[in-house]
Amino acid sequence: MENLPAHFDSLFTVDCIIFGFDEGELKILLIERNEDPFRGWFALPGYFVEKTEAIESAAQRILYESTGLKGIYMEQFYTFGALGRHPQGRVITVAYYAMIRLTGQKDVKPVSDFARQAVWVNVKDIPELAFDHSRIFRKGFEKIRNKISYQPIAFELLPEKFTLTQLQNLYEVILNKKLDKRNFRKKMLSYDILKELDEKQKGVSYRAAKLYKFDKRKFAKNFHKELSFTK
Amino acid sequence: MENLPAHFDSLFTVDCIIFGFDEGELKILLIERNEDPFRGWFALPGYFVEKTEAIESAAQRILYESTGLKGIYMEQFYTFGALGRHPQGRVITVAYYAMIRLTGQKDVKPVSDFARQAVWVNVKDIPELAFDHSRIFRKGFEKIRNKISYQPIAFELLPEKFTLTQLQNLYEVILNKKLDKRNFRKKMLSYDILKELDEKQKGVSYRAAKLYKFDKRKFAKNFHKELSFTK
DNA sequence: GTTCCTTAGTGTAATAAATACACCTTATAT
DNA sequence: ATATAAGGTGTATTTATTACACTAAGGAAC
Repeated sequence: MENLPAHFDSLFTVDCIIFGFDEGELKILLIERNEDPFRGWFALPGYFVEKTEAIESAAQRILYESTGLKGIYMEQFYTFGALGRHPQGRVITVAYYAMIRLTGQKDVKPVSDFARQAVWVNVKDIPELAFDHSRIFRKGFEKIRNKISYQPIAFELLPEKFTLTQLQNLYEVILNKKLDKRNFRKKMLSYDILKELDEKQKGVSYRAAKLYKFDKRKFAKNFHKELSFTK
Repeated sequence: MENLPAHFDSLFTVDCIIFGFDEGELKILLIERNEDPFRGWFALPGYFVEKTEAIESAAQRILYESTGLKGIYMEQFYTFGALGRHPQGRVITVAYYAMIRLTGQKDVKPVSDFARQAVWVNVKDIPELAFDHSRIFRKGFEKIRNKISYQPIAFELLPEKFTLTQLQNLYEVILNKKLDKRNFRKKMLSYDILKELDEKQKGVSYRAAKLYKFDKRKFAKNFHKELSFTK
């Protein structure tokens, strides 16, 4: 094992799908590549993992370089290692997603030398991406669509204080379907994971809605994922 | 990219959790290592991925070398790449699971030079494993426990023809809880994914049960995974 | 062939969850 | 004061989940 032949060495990257929710639209962060191959194409933020770096750390580093954000929870969702996925040979990539709170978008400053620019793109308007990134995106999007139905991941995309309508809109955008307002509220409130605030929405030209917070403590106490065959 | 420095090269393995169901017990295949590090310890079947090999192919190869089986569906479930997981430096491993049909166990012949032996071990009796394989096992087991509640993966572990009681036993072993016979049958049959055969169990010293088959065609037509917020 | 043993196989009532559906209220803008 | 736009609310129906116990069938033992 100490003397493993070189043919076992591999090239290794991390790619990230960074979701944000802004003005009612679900978006992801894309970079325009400034390097061959695929110079000028859009791609998911990602880069090579160093030999002495843990995958998780690499993912955090890439998130930081793409958005300026630190300490965001990222979930690994799949590893891609087909032969044809990179024109220069087999490159294995571990894919992560992150959901971030765009507080007016001002704090997110993408920084990357291998990229001409970074842009937020509505998930409905993603162009064809470099390498197999289109496939990676589809798989990641499917994952969160699936996950949102049984885990409270949506809150990470919203401002800390939000209205039930904003929350419902986010669910509708991710699930790509209309939901019934009364049933949505009844169900969401029945989970008992939200804290109702004494505050109301401001700056709207119609009746202001109550604001809510996601309540981690209540969540831990009250939320139990139900599965079939529970008894 | 063509001239990437060597510090981007990494060592890369695939590890497999191979589940089998035998005499009412859920088991996995373990090998006893014959190489340092962890010589003499039990470990998940696994090995290095070649530089020119797709991950999927490597997983298939390792399954073949461990069991003599080909063409079994394997699902990738997580990639482990922490710094301390291997004593000789950072090694990244992509973990897969497979569920195989032990038709009397005769056809499964583990073959591996780096292993002293391969043994089937009840999931309730897994010893401490080499590297972080105990953790990998726990994560994979959790995955199938979760998945069995909404996907028909249990059938892959059973003989082609099985009784409802056998199916229920398998669910009970994986979920680690007793289920109600009437409710289990009602629900399972309501999915309409089984074909009732004209045959009965043989060689039992009590009333023989009807045999069923998993019906792929019915499954495709009738099975719709239900999620919350469907409307 | 009678009895014993073991598992197969079945139905219903009660409870809980999901769905369908429409109107009045409140805040701001004009 | 009026118009506009979203906020906020309840109930009846349907569907799914749960709890629960006895008879039927087949082979084994005598």
